Amino acid sequence: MTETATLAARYTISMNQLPVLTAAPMGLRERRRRDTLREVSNAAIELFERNGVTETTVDDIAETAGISQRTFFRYYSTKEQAVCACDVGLGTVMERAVAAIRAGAPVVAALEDAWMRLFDELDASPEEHRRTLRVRRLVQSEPTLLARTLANEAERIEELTAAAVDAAGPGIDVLTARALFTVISTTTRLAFDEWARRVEKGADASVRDIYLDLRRGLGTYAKHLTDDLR
Amino acid sequence: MTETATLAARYTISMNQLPVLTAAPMGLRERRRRDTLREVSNAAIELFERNGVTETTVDDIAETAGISQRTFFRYYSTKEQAVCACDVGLGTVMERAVAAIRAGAPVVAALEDAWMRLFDELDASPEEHRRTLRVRRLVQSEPTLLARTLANEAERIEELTAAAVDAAGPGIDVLTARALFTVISTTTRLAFDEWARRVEKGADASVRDIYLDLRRGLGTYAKHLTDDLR
DNA sequence: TGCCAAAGTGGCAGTCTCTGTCATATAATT
DNA sequence: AATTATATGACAGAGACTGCCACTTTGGCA
Repeated sequence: MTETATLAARYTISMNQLPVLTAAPMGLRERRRRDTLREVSNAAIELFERNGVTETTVDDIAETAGISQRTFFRYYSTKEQAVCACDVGLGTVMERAVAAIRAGAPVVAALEDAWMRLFDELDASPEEHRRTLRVRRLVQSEPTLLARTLANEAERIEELTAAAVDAAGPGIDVLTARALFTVISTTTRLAFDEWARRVEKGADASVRDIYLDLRRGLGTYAKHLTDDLR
Repeated sequence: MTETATLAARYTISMNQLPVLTAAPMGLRERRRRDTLREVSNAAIELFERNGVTETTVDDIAETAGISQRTFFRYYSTKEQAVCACDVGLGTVMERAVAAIRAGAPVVAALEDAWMRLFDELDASPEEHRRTLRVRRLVQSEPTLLARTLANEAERIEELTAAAVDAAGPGIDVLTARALFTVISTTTRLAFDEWARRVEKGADASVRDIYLDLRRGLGTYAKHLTDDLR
């Protein structure tokens, strides 16, 4: 791999890596980078909503955001990523969950707490709230965005699993840990979807409540899971 | 949409639709089609294993399979699909699960039974067994294949959910049903992954047993899920 | 303050994926 | 055997993405 490639990789959003909590000095460079990330993402959302993903070209997005196509690809690896990468504050959730796990918290609680905090923060910020809703709607209606979202989710789960192994030592039941992370992530995604659906219908809904409902529903069924099958 | 597009769609594997159980007369045409599907898939597996997905072009696969690039795309919509589409006998599982659900079986049991039957059939057919192993290994090591697999999985879950709603009427708890299907599908996938890992290490493992272990493990944790969070 | 190295940007060429179209060939139907 | 429905390959063309290079901007640092 060439040096150029390495540098590019460092600066391309391959999954989700907005350093939300890093309170570094952040010079002009970093500030502009974030602004551009945001602008490009907004342009993508806008165009996807208006014309659909397939009808929207990278050139369209780049032009709307006022950058060249070449530069677009330095910010997002695909047009789908422009919408999916920072999709809700995933970066924050991951950081908190990993931190909690490394601090010795039970894995399920660590991840669930991190999500709960995000839910609350979303409720507190009307702007993020609205943006998240638009993104979820898009992801629901556009298969290519869903595909990208699921891939990102899988990547996050692997990170979490790695963190858990790292924190708890190799004695941990990796398989079950991975399964639990997956179930929680999935449930969260379904909760967001349902939330988007309800808001769409005019009802006002809370992601948190939907998640808890879903959780309870799963629990009811799961009580039988320790029984043998057949 | 033009007529050509419609026809093409009918004949392109967009997810997984090998009509495994259709005992129709099956003329020469259909037989050849299946042979080609298989050959192309084999070529893809072979080349992906040898050179990796990104290093393998559609032209490479097409040439190896002895068809033109244009024809390749009439069989599979992307090079990833050539490996992921018929990935284990998903078609069979889906058909059986949907049939059972329409016949009034409980949704969880319907899907789990269908998977169990596939596990057993895999154990009974060394060839399919081996092929499945190669595919799972590839999917594990190649992110683009994983992405495709997850997207296919999501598509299947929607089909199942639709079948459940259709069979049980709109009174059903769609949200929970979708969640249960997702959890089962996910668990199955993780079981296959673990199975591939173990076989890799020389241990001989059974997907069925791993699935049941995982199921029990989840059940143990899930007993607490009906308790309120915090 | 002024200079230098590091980093960001745009343009261009080139590869690869994927689709529409059409002429040709092969199976299915009657 | 004649007709029709499908499959195939070749070609053209759009769009996604990458490497490369010239040029500009930013962030220290003397």
